[in-house]
Amino acid sequence: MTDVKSKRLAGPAVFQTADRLHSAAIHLLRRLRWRDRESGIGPAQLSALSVLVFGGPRSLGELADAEQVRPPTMSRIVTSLERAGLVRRSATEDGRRVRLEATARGTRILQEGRLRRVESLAQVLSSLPEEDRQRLAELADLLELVIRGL
Amino acid sequence: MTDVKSKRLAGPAVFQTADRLHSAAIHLLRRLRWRDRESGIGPAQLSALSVLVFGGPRSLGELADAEQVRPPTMSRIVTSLERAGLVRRSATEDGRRVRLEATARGTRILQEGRLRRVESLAQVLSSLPEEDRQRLAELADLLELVIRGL
DNA sequence: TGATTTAGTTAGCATAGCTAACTATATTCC
DNA sequence: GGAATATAGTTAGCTATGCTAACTAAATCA
Repeated sequence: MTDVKSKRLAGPAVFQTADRLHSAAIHLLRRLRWRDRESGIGPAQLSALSVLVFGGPRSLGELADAEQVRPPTMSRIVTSLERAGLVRRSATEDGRRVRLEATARGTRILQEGRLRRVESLAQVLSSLPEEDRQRLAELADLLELVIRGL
Repeated sequence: MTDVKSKRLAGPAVFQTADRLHSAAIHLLRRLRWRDRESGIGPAQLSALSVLVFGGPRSLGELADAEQVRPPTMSRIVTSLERAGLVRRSATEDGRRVRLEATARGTRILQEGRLRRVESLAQVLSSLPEEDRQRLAELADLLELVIRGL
């Protein structure tokens, strides 16, 4: 691949691995993107909704942090979700904060959308030998660890 | 649509792995995104430019296919790249087609940007034990295989 | 109480995705 | 040869997502 000469801390092998992981992430998401459109809900909305569905209710700022976006960005995403009836905003004791919670409809829509979204990926995985699937599962752990370290 | 299901649908374990890989890809790119901004060139432009730099000149349609986007989207991306002096449009024998080629400046900018982009990832990788780095390299192999299957 | 901090929103800008509709060139077919 | 069709790109216009700056409202601190 790219023989970018790196005279940095990271050696060439490490840099190449990083580059390949990065490239794989880009192309993986690009291939899955068309599936997103079927749900009629954008990827950022879907991702934010999944945090609320699987992680429980939280404030806007917390959700923005979880999604690694700025508050204004999340504010607009939540507005769209709310208009679509997938998320509910409610007041908290702290009058500045809002409590965001997925509605029943939001939960259902998410699960359907999420299913569709990773369906093609799961199908490819199914075609792999059990050994490879096992390894991918383990490596997903490792990758999550790496991401937390970023 | 793809009505493949040969034996059975993906089991829960496979589905969960697919979901986690998908989620990891999203968050990986999100974390690396701030690095993109330093180059002053958007991710789609960077990615398209990399195809031209590492894959050589090609037509707009071919580039759109490679990047999995529609021609109008690629047309606009190329316009931005051209305005920035990173890509050159030239005529071909077929008067309908354009030949797209990275300029010297485009090549340089890409390499610098790419380096910066994966630098933080490479740094995290550097801090891991050699065994884990080895496993992540395997993961990149597997992911590339999976992506080809998508 | 008044100043500061914190949470969220609004406004405005840019990138990037799409479809529909258009132009220009090539190809096909009578 | 010339009309009809097909192909390559562009333009226009919409939506979704990112950002920063500037604002409002509420809580906290001195």
